[in-house]
Amino acid sequence: MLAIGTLAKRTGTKVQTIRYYEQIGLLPEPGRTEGGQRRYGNADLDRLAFIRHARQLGFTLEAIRELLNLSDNPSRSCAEVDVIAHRQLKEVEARIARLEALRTELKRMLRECSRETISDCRVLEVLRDHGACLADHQTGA
Amino acid sequence: MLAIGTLAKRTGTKVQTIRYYEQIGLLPEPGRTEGGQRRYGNADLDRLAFIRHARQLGFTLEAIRELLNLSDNPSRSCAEVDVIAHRQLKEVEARIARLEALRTELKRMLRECSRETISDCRVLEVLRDHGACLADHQTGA
DNA sequence: CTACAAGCTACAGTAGGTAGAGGTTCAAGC
DNA sequence: GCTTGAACCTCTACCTACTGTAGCTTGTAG
Repeated sequence: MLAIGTLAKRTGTKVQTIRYYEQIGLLPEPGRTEGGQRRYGNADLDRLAFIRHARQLGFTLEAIRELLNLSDNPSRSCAEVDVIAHRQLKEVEARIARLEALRTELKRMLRECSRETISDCRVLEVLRDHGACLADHQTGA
Repeated sequence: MLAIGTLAKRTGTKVQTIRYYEQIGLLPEPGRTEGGQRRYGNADLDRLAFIRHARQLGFTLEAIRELLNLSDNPSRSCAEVDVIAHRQLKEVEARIARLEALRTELKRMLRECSRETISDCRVLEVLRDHGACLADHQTGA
C-alpha cells in the first residue's frame, strides 16, 4: 500500500492535486490507516497515471471523466471514445491555427519596430490601431 | 459621453469585463451620472480597444499593464516594449510546439483505433500505457 | 522514545473572466 | 408629465485546474 506522497512521486503529481481529484470524484476514496492517512493500491496508481497522461494530451477533466466512465464499461462501443479523442484533436488544431495567426501578427509587429522612443514605437501603435476592430464590431453588432 | 453598454458593443467586450478591468486597475474610474452610471470618453474607448487588441494577441493582463505603463511614459525606450513583445512571441511559439506534439500523438492514437469494443480500444490503451511516464518520474525523482 | 518528515483538514488564492440576484436609473413614447 | 422597460448598479458566487498556507496530527527511522 502506497502513501499519497509515494503515489505523487510515481505519477509526477502534486499531493494536493491527488486530493483534489478525489474531491471532484475522479479518484475513488482510498482506504485509510487507523490514523486517517490515505493508502493506495495499484488500481489507483493506474487510474491516476491515466488521468495525468490524458491531461498531458490536453484533455479537460470533464473529457477524462467521460473516458474513465467508458473505460469502466468495457462492453460499450469504442466509437464513443473515438468521438472524444476526435473532438480533442479538433480543439488542438483550432488552438494551433489561432496561435499561428498570433505568431504572424507578433512577428510583423516586431519587424516594424526600430524607432528609438515610445512615441514612435510601432508595437504600441499596432496595438493601438483598432480601426479594423472597431469596424468589425460596429458592422457586426 | 458613452454608457458602458455602448463601450462594450464598440469594443466587443462584455459589460462585466469592463467593470472587471476597472476593478483591477486596468481602466481608470470613469465619471458618473447623478444616478451613478458610468460615462466614458474617447480616451477610455482607445484604452479599452488597446487592451482587447493585446488580449487577442495573447498578452496577459500583467503584460498589458506593463505596456500601458510604458505607453503612459512616452519618453522611455522602445526597447522595453520590444522585450515584452518578444517574450510574448517566445511564449506563443512554445505553445505552438507543445500543441503540435499533442496533435501528432492524438493522430497516432486515432489511427490505431479500429477495434469494436472498448476492451480493445487503442485510445484507452495508449492513455493507460504509462510505462514511459512512470520511468520518467521514477528515474527523475 | 523522540524527532521530524509527511500526512491531515480547511480555506484562500491564481487568471480572466462570466452569471445571477435584487434593486435603481435613464430615455423614449404617449 | 408619466409610464414602461431596457440598461444600469453592487455584490456575490462560480468556472477550470490546480497551488499554497496555517495549524495540527501521524508514521517511522534512528
